[in-house]
Amino acid sequence: MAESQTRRGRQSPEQRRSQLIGIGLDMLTRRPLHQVTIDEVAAKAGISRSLLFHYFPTKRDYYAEVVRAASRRLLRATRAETGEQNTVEGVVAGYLSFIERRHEPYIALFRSAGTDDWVREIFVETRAALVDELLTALRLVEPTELVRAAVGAWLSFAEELSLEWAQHRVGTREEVLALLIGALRSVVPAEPHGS
Amino acid sequence: MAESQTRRGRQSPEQRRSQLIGIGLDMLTRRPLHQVTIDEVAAKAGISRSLLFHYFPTKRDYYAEVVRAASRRLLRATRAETGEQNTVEGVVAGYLSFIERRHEPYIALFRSAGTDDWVREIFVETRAALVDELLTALRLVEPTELVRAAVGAWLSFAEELSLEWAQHRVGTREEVLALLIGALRSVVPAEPHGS
DNA sequence: CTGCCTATCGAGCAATGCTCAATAGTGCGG
DNA sequence: CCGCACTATTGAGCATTGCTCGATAGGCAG
Repeated sequence: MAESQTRRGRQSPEQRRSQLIGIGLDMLTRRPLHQVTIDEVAAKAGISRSLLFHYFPTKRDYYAEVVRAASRRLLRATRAETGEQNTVEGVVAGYLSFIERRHEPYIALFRSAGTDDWVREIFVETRAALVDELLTALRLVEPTELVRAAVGAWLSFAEELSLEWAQHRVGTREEVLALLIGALRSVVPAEPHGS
Repeated sequence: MAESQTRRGRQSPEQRRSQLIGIGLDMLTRRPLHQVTIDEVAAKAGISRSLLFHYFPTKRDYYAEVVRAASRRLLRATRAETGEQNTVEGVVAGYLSFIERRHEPYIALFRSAGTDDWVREIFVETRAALVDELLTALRLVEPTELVRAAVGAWLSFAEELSLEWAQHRVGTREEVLALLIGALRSVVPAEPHGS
């Protein structure tokens, strides 16, 4: 497994970079980022510490790129899941099944959010993108700042409840879905009628 | 300021411990815990690194006690704020004004939640206690697991929205309060009538 | 084949968590 | 008042880890 990531000999910068980021993504799902050492990553890649610093000026920059990559993956996956739906029910159901299937990387990503400001930043960017998806799916154009904030906060609610459900299966899927949709409806202004 | 924490000479273990934890609490409000070094704390206390390890077997243990202390403070403060009220409106309003006044330590505490499992643990304990307060204030005895989970998730929602409001003042206080209460109502079963 | 470009390495530095044996206040029995 | 035990306190030192820098070596252009 460590070997599968290892390719000996001189390589092109792009290969190396993506290999290193790939390793980072892998580690990210196993434990909080800040307790992953450069030595470990280098060892898994079969290179020396120094080389990693040749590609990423600092540990932070490396982590930042890894987290960014994880965030992109996440957004793509959510979009794939909820892409066809554009009713509230569809989007929320998509979100829930997404978390049901992928709650581990999701947890991993958001667990690493608290660590430092530079991660936090990527984290809020990601959430902002998710909020946008939700808002357009809800056909709420030009929402007030308060509505944006409320939807962002609802996302916290949804994350927490969905993860709890995915991990401990408290309640039925339908009940959870009803709670999620009910909360969202109580928080955003009613959608405009008609198409 | 560093001097105010400094007391020279031999001291009783209890004094030292509480002094050190006090310093930790102070640091906690300034930046994420995991980037506070033992050297720094020791310097502020006017003692050597070694002594800190005499009182706390490991850095983690020290941090854990600091976070626990912060958590206790937080719970006491919330209780003080919402103590008299026992309507939904009263509790939620109390919670909101609490965060309005004390959002910095609150942020500090929860920002350090993502770092490691041992902090996470204290964090969930604290949240569980808050959920209990809410449930009794809501006069919901013997809630189902799902209701507990939902209230816990609502707390995430409330945290996020209240902090956003406290920091950027998006919307009026009444609007935010209405959102909070509306969401909570939509999430828990109706309270029993009568007194 | 020669020489340049650069991917790659190894040695070494500084910060930091942590250990351990030694030191120095403090209070108690005489 | 003296000395002794107890322990708060220290300083030196070790291992890990993020990071630097000069040296090496593999591959491509000419």
